[in-house]
Amino acid sequence: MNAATTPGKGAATRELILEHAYELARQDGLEGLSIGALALGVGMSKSGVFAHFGSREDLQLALLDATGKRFFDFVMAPAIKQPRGLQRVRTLVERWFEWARIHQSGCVLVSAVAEYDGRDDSPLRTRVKQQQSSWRSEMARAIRLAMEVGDLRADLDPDLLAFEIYALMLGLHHDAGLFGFEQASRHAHAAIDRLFASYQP
Amino acid sequence: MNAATTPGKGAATRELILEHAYELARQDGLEGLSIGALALGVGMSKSGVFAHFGSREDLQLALLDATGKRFFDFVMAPAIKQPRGLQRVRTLVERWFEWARIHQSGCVLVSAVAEYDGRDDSPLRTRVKQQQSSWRSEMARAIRLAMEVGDLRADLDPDLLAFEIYALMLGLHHDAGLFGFEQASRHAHAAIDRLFASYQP
DNA sequence: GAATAAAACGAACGATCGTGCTATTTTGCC
DNA sequence: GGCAAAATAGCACGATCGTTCGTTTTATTC
Repeated sequence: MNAATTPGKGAATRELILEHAYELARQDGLEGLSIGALALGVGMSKSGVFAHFGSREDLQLALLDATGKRFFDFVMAPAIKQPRGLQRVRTLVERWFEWARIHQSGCVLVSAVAEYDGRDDSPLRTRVKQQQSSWRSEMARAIRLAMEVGDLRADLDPDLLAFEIYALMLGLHHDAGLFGFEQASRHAHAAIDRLFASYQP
Repeated sequence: MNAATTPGKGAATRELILEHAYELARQDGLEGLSIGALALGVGMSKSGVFAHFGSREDLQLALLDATGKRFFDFVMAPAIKQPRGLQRVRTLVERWFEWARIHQSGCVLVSAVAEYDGRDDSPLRTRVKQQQSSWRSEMARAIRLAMEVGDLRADLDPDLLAFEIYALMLGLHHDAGLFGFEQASRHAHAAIDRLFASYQP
């Protein structure tokens, strides 16, 4: 409607493209994502899809951003609605479990870390690094609040606990993909419970 | 020498090819490994390299096997030389740390799990599954021995502890690739110590 | 409805992919 | 040193890759 707000209606198809790209990247990762296959999926021409991003790398970056936002909305947003403390941290973990359950056939973010953990810097790697760093900070913040409230021991290292949780969720993702979600979830849940118990004040 | 033992001296070049393939796959994963780039690396023709394996998939399988064996020799072999008990488990973990330090710019096995955690079965996925399953069994076995000796609590779940260790090592690999080995190693070491402490008899 | 801008198409490009064929070279054995 | 066999090279194929360009269709604005 407004000229200053929406530049055009083609932004909707951009969303559609990213939606399909998300499904493709879940199976073959960001590096396995090809514009030809993507165009076939959305029922457009290759050049039509390409024009929306200008380059494959920009498409990958856009998809990475969209996925990061999706993950944040799915996991962190519900947690923030909880009162600060252990309950918020537990909600965060619980939503993460749900995310892993839905994405047991492959998560774009998890594979992205593995794909760009090399030494040489690329725009993709930089973005992945930013995302992971920011997410770890969010976790550490929630943990710190739980310490202040008194739900967790005051002498713990928030970054360490954030690492421990993150590692267990990585284990969940990997085991879910290989051995099925049920078994992986049992192990991860037990490990998480043991972890929180060990940090009780 | 013997006709029955060595089929030919070309098996040496096969090793050479796998050696170069290993370095390439460390950066781009098994799916990113291309025969053209590999041939360029070893100074051979594409078809010359190709003839050694018959197909790209067989090359990937061979590389996966070779890497698995390499990992086992590097991590498990020194651990077996230790007396059964916690010391053996700790040695195993310690060697794993060393493996992660060397491979902080990318580990073929870690990325292979992420690459083939999809739903549809492929020979690659099957092999990765076998490898990971077998490795987890080895870990659980070492843990069980430590329980029998009395170094670990008798009521723990060996598969769970194996999962917890595996998850922490995954976290180590991922953090080392993104944030550097030093920080990742500190966190992982602290987490491992806390973990073992929690299972003390 | 005409004028204008945005969006999508279609064809082609050079490059690389994995793979099959047929020579040619190299190796091991007598 | 000649001979058979293994190893490698060379060439070509169809397919797909990301990308460019000019045209055509669709949407927006007056």
